[in-house]
Amino acid sequence: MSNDFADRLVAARSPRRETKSLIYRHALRLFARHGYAGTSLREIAEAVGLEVPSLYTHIRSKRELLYDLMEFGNRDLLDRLARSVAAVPDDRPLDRLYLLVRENVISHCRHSDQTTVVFTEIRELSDDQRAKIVALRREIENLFRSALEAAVAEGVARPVNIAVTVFGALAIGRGAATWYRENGPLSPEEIGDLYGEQVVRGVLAPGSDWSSPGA
Amino acid sequence: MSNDFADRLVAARSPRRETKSLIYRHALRLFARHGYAGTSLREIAEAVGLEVPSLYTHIRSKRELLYDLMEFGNRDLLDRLARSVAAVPDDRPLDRLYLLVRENVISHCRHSDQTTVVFTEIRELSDDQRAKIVALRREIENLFRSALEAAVAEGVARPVNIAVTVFGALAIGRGAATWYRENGPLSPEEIGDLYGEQVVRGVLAPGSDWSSPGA
DNA sequence: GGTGTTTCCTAGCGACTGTTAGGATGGACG
DNA sequence: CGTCCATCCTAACAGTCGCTAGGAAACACC
Repeated sequence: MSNDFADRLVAARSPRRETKSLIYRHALRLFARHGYAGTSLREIAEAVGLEVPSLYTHIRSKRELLYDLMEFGNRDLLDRLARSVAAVPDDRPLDRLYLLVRENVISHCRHSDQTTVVFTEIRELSDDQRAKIVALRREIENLFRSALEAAVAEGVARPVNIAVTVFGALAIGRGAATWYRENGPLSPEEIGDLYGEQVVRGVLAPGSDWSSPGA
Repeated sequence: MSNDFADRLVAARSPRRETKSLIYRHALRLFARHGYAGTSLREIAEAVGLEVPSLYTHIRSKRELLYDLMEFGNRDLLDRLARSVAAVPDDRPLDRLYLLVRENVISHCRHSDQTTVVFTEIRELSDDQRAKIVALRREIENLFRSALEAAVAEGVARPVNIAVTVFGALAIGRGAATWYRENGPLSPEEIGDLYGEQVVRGVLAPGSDWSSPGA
């Protein structure tokens, strides 16, 4: 298949350098939908419009392909989160927490394939690969951790368990990726607002007041 | 293997009826650890101490085995949740919500293999099987939904989006299953208390006060 | 126009997949 | 003691897996 004249022509016409990104895009979608173990290179190749061995011009192995996707996905999320709080002054830790939860939810909704794979398929990596991904996850967690720690230190948040609370806040975003639909009643921003406010109110110190920063 | 005299003897001595539950137990553990697609019947058979075809005396197919595990897991969780709020009077919806979140977290920690499989492998089921599992999930969600709706109706909770809030509360428990360790610093009950309080405070109406019911 | 490099192909490898066929063994029951 | 049924076995099926070898076509560059 994909061997007749028309296909060869199209393949020849189209810019060669896009093949790799096509592979990555389709692999991400298929891994998210059927899992890493449940997706064969044959399915990826067919989606891209290649024969299986041609994939090896662009990837080193199926597992390395997964790793690349996971590394990119985590870096992408980390960047977005860091950017979302870059402009917030240090003395407003609850605003930082709010914006982190919000951006995390939005990112998970907008790039649900990416984050589904990132969170589901860690077990498929080698020990070395997994260690690198875990390190990236730590950086993401630390953004939340430092915001919450500052809020507790300033007395605007109750003295909650930092790690457990951060894990909860992250889990909410991950969960959103599983049920969010593009044509649903709520936008990612609305969902992000909602969860951001609930997480902050969940840790808010009695007597403190807080209202969400205008987007 | 498992064919020498000693093994045969042990197999003969041990009560036959336990084989099926052994298969289920090992399958659950392996599915949780390596995923459904990533676990072969050979691995299950080896863990149980059988040859592969012998599994078919007890299961109809690999997929039916998964379905049975998922159905049991969801019913089990549903029962525990329903039991945890059975004694709570109708006029205390926030207590119900608190106890549901708490019990959900505890169950996910205590039976993390069960809930990992239940939430990860839905995509592997046939349409018919999936429909039945989704119906069970709806029942679980409805427990949370009705508690939260009552709290909003009574004015003790803010008028939050019910569905989104419930999904968030459930996601927290699911997340806990991924990082909870039996020999960690916190017990499932402590984690459940912590998340239960945060969820309730997250939706608490301004001016209302609430404190967690003594366990 | 010839040359080297990139990209894709066909053919095929050994290993593994879930599943079935058909037979041996052992305990329960008459 | 003989019969039946549940349980387990060996052998083997067709199909799929990730991956490699080796060659053709198309491009970039001189």
